Formats: sequence, C-alpha cells, structure tokens
Amino acid sequence: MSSERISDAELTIMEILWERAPLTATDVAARLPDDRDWSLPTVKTLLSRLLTKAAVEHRADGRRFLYSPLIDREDYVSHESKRLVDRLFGGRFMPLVAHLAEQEKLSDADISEIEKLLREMKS
Amino acid sequence: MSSERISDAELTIMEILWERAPLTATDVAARLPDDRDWSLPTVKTLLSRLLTKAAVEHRADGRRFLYSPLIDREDYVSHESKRLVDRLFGGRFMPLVAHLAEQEKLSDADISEIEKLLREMKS
DNA sequence: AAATGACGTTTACAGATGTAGTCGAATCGA
DNA sequence: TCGATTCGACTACATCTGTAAACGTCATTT
Repeated sequence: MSSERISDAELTIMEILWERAPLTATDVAARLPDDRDWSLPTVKTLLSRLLTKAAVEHRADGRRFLYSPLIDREDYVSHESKRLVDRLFGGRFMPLVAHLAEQEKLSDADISEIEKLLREMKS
Repeated sequence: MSSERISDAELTIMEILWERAPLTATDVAARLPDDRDWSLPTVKTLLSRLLTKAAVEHRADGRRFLYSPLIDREDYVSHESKRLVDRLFGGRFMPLVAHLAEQEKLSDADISEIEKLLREMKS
C-alpha cells in the first residue's frame, strides 16, 4: 500500500538501495550516479522523507543507521506502470502497445518476444 | 519541445481540449469529469499555467478567450511513455510491455487482438 | 443610468519537492 | 583529555502543484 508517491529524487535513492542494502547514508551518497552529485545533507533529507513514507526502514548500527528498502522494486514498477496506463491509455494495455507500435519503438525482435509471451499466457 | 512538465491537474484540462477545441474557460469547466469538480477560478488558473507553459494558446473572441491545445496528444503520450521507460526500465520499451503483460489479466480476445496488431506491424 | 453578472488577472496559501545549511551529541585520533 | 570529525535532527528556502478567493473591467439587463 503505502501509496505515498516517491519523487524523482527519492527514486534515485531507492535505486541505490535496491541494488545493495543495507547501506549507511554516507554509503548511499557515495553511490550516487554521476548526474546526481548531491551533498550528504541532501541524501539524508531524502532518506528521512523515505522513512516517513515507509518506503525504507533503518536499523541502528552503533551510532549510525543502516537503511534498507521496505517496498519491492517490482511492486513500485507495477504501480507506476499502471499509473501511466491509467493516465494516458484509459487503463487499457492494448492502446499502449498500439501506440508503441505506431511510434516504431518496438523492434522486430521485441515483437517476436511479445508474441512468445502471449502464446505462453494463453495456456 | 516545450519540455515544461504538465501536472496531473493540468492534464485533466488538456484532455478536455484534446477532445474538443477551441473552448472557453467556462466550457472547459462544464466538461470536467465527475471526479474533478473544480471551481471556475481553478480552471482558469490551470489554463493560464498551461498558457505560460506554451501547452495551449488562446484567441480573443469578443471579450473572452477561446483556448486550443498547442501540443499534440500523441506527442505528449510519447514523451511521458518514454519518461517512464527511462526512469524504470533503463530506456527499453520491451520490459515495460512484458511487465504489463504479466501483470494484466488479458483475456484471450485481448491477446488475439494484440497478436493481430503485431502481425500487421511486422510487414 | 445603475445594478448585475461574466471574464480575465492577481493574489493566496498549504503541501510536495529539490537542494542544502546549522547544530548538538557522540566518537576518534593525538 | 581535547580538538576534529561524523552523525542524525532540525531548519531553510525557492519552486511547483492543487485549489480557490478577491478584484477590476466590460457588457447586459432593468
């Protein structure tokens, strides 16, 4: 549940924790992607916001905290994908595929893969 | 281009204008979906924000304005889809499709429809 | 001509977000 | 043991967003 939205900046932090956890705030800061060169206080602010949103938890380790994700990446991805489909495609999956098809965002290999997926789903 | 983000509330207004334009602010307010029962001032605020974001334009009609979209729905949908895919799927569309296909309970009819679409795309 | 109403514009304000500084407490190095 | 460093907590502040009221002006009705 915890349907508090996770912002863009917060997502950057979550991705780091999804890749490896638990981590201290300093560790998280050290793993920021190059295009996100934030100060340590900024990272700490984001972590505490994620704490109040119940998206991460922390456990004391001496005098600092070790942070771990509380929500699954899979769940988050599902939630956000559904949100997009609801917002832009009336909640229907088909129009999204049609849109991508028209924009030619799908390669022939992609299409074959989807076909395979669909065949598996049928049975 | 105009890569100013369009917010959720603003999108509600855009959808109305994409369906039918030009419209006056009052017309737009009259066409709000049931779950968005906003006051006329609110609609006007959103319209003027969309003006400054160059997402809509207006043309004088006597002493009021007729609003029309400046950006295409198709372009917007593409842009937002790409944004999600960049954020969550490393920029690849296929994983999004696969993910949704797995999550969604697609009926056999849905699947057949998508398969037909894909066959057409291949040629 | 005065009152009423319809419009667009300006102002408001709380909550979310991006980004970071300050401060007091704890700890470590000398 | 004393100063330097490190931590988390608290505070800050501009911008964006959701939602709307107030205001001035032009037009319409009486």
